[in-house]
Amino acid sequence: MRHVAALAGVGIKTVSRVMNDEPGVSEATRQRVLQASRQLNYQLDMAAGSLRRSGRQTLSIGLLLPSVANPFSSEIHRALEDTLSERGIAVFAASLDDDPEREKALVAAFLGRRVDGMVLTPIGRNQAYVIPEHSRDLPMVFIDREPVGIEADAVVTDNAAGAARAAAHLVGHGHTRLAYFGDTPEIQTARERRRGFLEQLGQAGIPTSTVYVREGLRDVESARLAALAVLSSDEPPTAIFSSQNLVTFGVMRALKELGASRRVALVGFDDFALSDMMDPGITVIAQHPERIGKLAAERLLARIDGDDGAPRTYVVPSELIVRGSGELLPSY
Amino acid sequence: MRHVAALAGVGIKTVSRVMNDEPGVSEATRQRVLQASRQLNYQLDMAAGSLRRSGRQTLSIGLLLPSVANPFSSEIHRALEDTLSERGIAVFAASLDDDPEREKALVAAFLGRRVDGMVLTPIGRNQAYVIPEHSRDLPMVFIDREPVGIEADAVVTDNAAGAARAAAHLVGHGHTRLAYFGDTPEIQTARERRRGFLEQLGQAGIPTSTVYVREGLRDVESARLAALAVLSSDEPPTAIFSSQNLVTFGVMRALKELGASRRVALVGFDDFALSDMMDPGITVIAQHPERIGKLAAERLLARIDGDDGAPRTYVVPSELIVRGSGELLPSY
DNA sequence: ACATTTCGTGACAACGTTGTCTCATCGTTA
DNA sequence: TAACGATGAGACAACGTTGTCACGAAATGT
Repeated sequence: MRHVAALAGVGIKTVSRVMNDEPGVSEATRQRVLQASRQLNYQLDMAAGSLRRSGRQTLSIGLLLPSVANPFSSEIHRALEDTLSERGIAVFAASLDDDPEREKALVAAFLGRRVDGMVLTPIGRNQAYVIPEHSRDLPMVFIDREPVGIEADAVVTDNAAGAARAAAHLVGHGHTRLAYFGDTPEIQTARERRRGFLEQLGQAGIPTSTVYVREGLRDVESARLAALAVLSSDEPPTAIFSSQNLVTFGVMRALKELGASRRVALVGFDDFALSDMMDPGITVIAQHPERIGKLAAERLLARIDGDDGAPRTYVVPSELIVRGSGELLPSY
Repeated sequence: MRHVAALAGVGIKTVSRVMNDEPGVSEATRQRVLQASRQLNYQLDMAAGSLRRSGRQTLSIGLLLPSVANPFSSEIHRALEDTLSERGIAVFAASLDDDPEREKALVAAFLGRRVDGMVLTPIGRNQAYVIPEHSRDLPMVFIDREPVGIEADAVVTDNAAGAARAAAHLVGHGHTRLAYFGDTPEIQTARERRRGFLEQLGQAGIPTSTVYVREGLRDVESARLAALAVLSSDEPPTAIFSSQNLVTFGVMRALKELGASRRVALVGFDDFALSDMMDPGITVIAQHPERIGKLAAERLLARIDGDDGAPRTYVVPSELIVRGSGELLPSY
């Protein structure tokens, strides 16, 4: 900036005024400054600015996702970006990989960069460790899962209700022998989905004890093996609900291997690309990552702008998408 | 920091020393400072630090992608993050949406945040506008496409060679009536793929004029319609090469609608999830986004560390993955 | 015993900005 | 003509750090 000032033959503060479009600069001076700044290819240093400026906004926020490469996460990321970029806010994105240590380290890294706020997917059992930051007035919005041990805004899918819809759908097509394949119950969303599914079956008069429940499935392969085992048993289920993308893929593979794709009904939680190109198309409970991301961004902006209402959890409804696999009738 | 110093009853510089693990502080003082900093929940302000520090590293870089939600992009993103996070470098990610204006605006936004370097997917016809920044010594690595009008490192896939491999594969299975379905030739990668495909056919003795070439396909629907039209013509091709993910999806849909999935061979550029679950599995030329991301990160780090060798383009080889659709024999 | 080195520590300026204040100039009004 | 407000511009301090230097005390060497 000093250089620009020197070149334009004005004071440093005048350059600041021009760069920030502040009033009180004559058009002639203004042009001279702009000319000089272009010539020197000068650009304001935001960091230095926000250092001095009161309020100290850095116009950047931190985003913590299970993985930036995960399609569900990256759609949330995209929606957040779209909403925030309108305000000129840049997004630091990072992947957690289910590692609570990483979670803490990344929170610290973002804090050190003085982000204006954070959006995070909690993974540790307890998020109380961020209380100091949170009460220090750093806006935070949790997504996908509600935080434990801390009062903060959260944006989540109606996991239980969505799973219940899947249950009702399958029962409505006459199924009475059902199976639940799920992720580890360590994860809040997985617990909710199981609960919603089983409770709805209970209400439909299907004893929970007759439902085959298999949990702890974290990837395609484990889900595939689990499904193969159950489907080859004496009394295999006529319908399966899988609580998550990768689990759904595993079950699909098992069904295909056994040639049972058209015999055993399947409803998966989470939509995915090409689901309609499968044979049959896969019926799913779709989440709406765009809406989650957008809502999270809006809440974060509101908090940044000073909204200090009581923290709330916002629920984004899921949606049943009928494609064929969930409408197969029971065959014994 | 002043507060911590006051609480610990030491000078401000001593706190700085402790926070930065600098030597020359007695263990007793050190403990007092740590205690005080914990009590006040204090965290170093990186921005202020790098303001003073010579060299001015901010430990953050900018990443410009077509879209953070695009699976190919987000895998690159992930690989970059993994390599950079080892050095404590945070990543600003942003989506371009094929908009050259956005590209410029985002570059400016990152510059204002004084990133240590940038990784970008060029979209404008010409990247000369970043020359001032680049020569200002800001490390830059281009990915996916080579930059035009500027000398800089680039990491790309062997588009032409990959497409040629697809051509050779189809010809090797006896096809002589082929079609090329591609994205707009505005895009460098699309041009390269077309060139590689056609040149290889030429070398195999198939006159280029007999190859049906359809370009300008930007989404699933336009590709589907184009494929439907060609496949319903008098002399439909017996094999199709699609130059990109979305185009491949469109062709797949058309083939399925016409019940021709097992009759017309298909090789797509770009791998995708569940490609092996299709019927038949889709043979593809797979790119390696993880390797592109990793290599780009390594090049960027090298540049940040002062490597001033001549800019180079690094080519990451693609790979033919055989799954069935590309091995169908011609049927007339 | 004194000179010299080492160690722990703090004062101070500077990094690139911006908020506050002051000042000179000029045109207007009583 | 004197007083005044408006306008354009710069001097200066401060933001939270860290590099440089200086200083006193203890440890070491002669």
